[in-house]
Amino acid sequence: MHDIQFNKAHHEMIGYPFTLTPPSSSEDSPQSFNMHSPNHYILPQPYIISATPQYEMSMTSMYNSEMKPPYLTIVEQPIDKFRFRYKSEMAGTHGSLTGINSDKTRKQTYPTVKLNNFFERDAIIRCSLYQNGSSDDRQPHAHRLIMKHGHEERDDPHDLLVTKDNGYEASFHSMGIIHTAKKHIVGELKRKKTLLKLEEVARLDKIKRNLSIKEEVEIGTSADEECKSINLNIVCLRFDAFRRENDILYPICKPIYSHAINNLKSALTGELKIVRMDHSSSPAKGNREIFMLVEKVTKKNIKIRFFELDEEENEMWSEYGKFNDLDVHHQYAIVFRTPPYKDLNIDEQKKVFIELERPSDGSRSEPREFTYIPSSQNYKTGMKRPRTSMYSSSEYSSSSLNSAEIPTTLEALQNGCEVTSADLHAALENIDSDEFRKIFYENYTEFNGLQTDCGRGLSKRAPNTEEDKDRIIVDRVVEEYQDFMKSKPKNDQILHMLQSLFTKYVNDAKENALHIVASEGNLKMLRYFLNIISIHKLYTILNLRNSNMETIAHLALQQSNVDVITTILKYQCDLSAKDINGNTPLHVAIIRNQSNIVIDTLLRSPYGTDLFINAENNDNFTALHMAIKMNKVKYVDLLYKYGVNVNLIDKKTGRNSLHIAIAEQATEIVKLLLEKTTIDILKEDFSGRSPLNMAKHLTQDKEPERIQIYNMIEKALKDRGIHTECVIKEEIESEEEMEVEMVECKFEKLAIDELETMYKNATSFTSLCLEKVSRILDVSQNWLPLADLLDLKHFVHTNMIAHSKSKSRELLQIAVKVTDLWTIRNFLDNLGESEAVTLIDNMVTSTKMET
DNA sequence: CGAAGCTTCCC
DNA sequence: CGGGAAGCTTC
Repeated sequence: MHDIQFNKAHHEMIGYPFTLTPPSSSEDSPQSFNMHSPNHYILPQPYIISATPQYEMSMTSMYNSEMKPPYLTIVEQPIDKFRFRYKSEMAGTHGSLTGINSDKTRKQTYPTVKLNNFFERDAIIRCSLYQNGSSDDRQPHAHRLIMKHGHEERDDPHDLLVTKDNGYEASFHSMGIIHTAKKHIVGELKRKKTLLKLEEVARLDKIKRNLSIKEEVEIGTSADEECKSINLNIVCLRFDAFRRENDILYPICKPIYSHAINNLKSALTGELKIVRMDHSSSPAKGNREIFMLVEKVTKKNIKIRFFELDEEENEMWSEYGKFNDLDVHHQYAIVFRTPPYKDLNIDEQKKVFIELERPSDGSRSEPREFTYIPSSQNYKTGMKRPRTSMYSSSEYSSSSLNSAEIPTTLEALQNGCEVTSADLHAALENIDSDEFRKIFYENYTEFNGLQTDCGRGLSKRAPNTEEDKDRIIVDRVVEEYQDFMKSKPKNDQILHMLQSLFTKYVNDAKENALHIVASEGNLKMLRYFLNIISIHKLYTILNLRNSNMETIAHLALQQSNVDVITTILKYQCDLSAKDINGNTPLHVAIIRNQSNIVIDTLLRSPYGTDLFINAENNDNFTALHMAIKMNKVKYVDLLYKYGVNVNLIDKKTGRNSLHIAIAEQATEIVKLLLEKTTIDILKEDFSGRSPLNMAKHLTQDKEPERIQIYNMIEKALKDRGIHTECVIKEEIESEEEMEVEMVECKFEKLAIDELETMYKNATSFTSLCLEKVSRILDVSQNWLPLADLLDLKHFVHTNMIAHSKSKSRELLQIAVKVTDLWTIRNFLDNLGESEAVTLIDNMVTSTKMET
């Protein structure tokens, strides 16, 4: 079946019609020779831009001038990533080259082409492996495109016969790509070029002949040249259509090429993938260091791209992460710094994406979600803070001190008196220094119009402790409020006064009187303040933040007095408020290990839990994630009862709550998640591992606890009726269980689709089966109509069949070469040869079992 | 010599 | 059968 091909010169001479290659048609197009499925798609009209006289001449004998010339289209492209295997690896059967629309679990497809506008009886469609490129004179590739025919494997080119019956469509099954070793590249190129040259000269001379020395030398030098530039990690398929005359193949039309097929195993063309990150968020100003694990990359050929999409999915912004060659560790990890967001003064979190990009071919990884976080002074607090005090936030320096902002009081100090920057610097470095305190308090009191001798016996001396300072603030608020009320103010004056009291008097941590009593757990004062706020309905004060962005709810949940906590929770605090770490009060409660009653109170919010129960903190953990990491079953149960979403993933690793529970070996939580919730047991994390897979992996140390976890998951899968045959087969290693699976398979009535898939792996008869089927057909004489159906009637009259003892056997042997077993099987079915069909079915399914 | 690339091997 | 990795070679 080795036929010849034309080279560039001939190519130009014939002048092929321009061919259109429409996008590969939809999934429902027929993918193989199948008599029973009609063709649904609409043929594109060829668009002829040139037709040389010679071409016209050769065609007029076949077509009248009205007819359009034939052309090839790709019905199904091959997959674009495939592992090229070395010869030494071909011992077992590995995956075959499937179609781009192939679905692992459902229907397999294969590279398929169609010869259009062709009305003769048959043609030969050839598939061979070529170097990828854009020019019209592409050269054969040094790798081998092999096709499995039973146990033997054949090299390309692969020629299939197409006829009216199969819609002039050829589908190439069971192909693999063998990676030719470096040292054999030249030899392989020469071999292929020689075969093509032989075909070419035969076509020109109309007779086969050997190559001249000159021709051989030319092949040798071009092969030597090419091996220097050949890309061993990218190939493509070339399809030709031929008409056979006197055992010489003549092209019917211009060949077409598939898109590129990349070697999945190579760092140059392999799939880019972010496997894990230690953070999935960054301050808006960027420069956060992130450790990222990736699939194999080349350090000189990789970038980390950040981008943002608007609602219509248009890219609004993009920027690259910062790193150099030395930050790429062994091709599998990158340590980089985040770029600044386009707007440094965002007042809310921004969802963006992060992905890998390979400059050499422009390919990109699947993007992962990433969050930019506003700096705390820009955070939306739900209310505008009145700027009645002497210092306004606009004066805050944007110094390099990030979270530890310069306290407002210090700022005032700097503005209000003569302090050298060196003094200030020293003060900042040693905020506890006595000298600093002295300077601070002298100015502080003066600034706020307070008399140092007022208050509670702190007169004349600077307060020594934080508590002293806090005391002053609380007392001032109480005093000023009471004094003010004596003056019988109007309502709006009171509101203004209160606002002022709770924003003007703050300590180093920007904590107002309410913050102070809440964190102290001073129930009496807390009730007093809350009562005032409640009477005047000034609820915004409840949500004021300190310098850590904490509200009173955050502060309350950090300490242990349950009465304080429940008192605060009775008021309408904003429970979705996030502190500087992105934690909501719920996060804080869980981290601080509050009692179940506290958590329950928190979740029983009259406004519902929607706004905060699933909120993520800056480490991209939800409250549920935290609860699981702390192995608190009770918390998980409570969160579940209040409607938490168990399927939210940790954006750094892609793990859902079950993954996390398994990793923490939190058996009880695993049990709860499996029994009560709709947790996704098969969800794959960024490294492609499902909880099931993860649990299985961890059982290898034979620890009973882990085995128990695995068993629970397995049972849950069965209970849910998920028959993920492939998954389960992978997971189960024990021999007996494997056998059970097999037996079940055998007794199962195979669906026709599944049967067809199995047929694709079988390409020839076993001798036993061939013998039996032949005998049946010899008796029934049905081999004759079979030959008719297969369009092989002409073979019947050849000597080979006419003089054979078993005509059926000869026919079947030819048939299996020009078409496939599945077609033959279906024709036999049509002819009512059920016994023969069963025999072939059994042969195909049992071969499958053996492998 | 170490890192990356190439080939073989293994479950 | 897909994935991982060991053991060579090359730079």
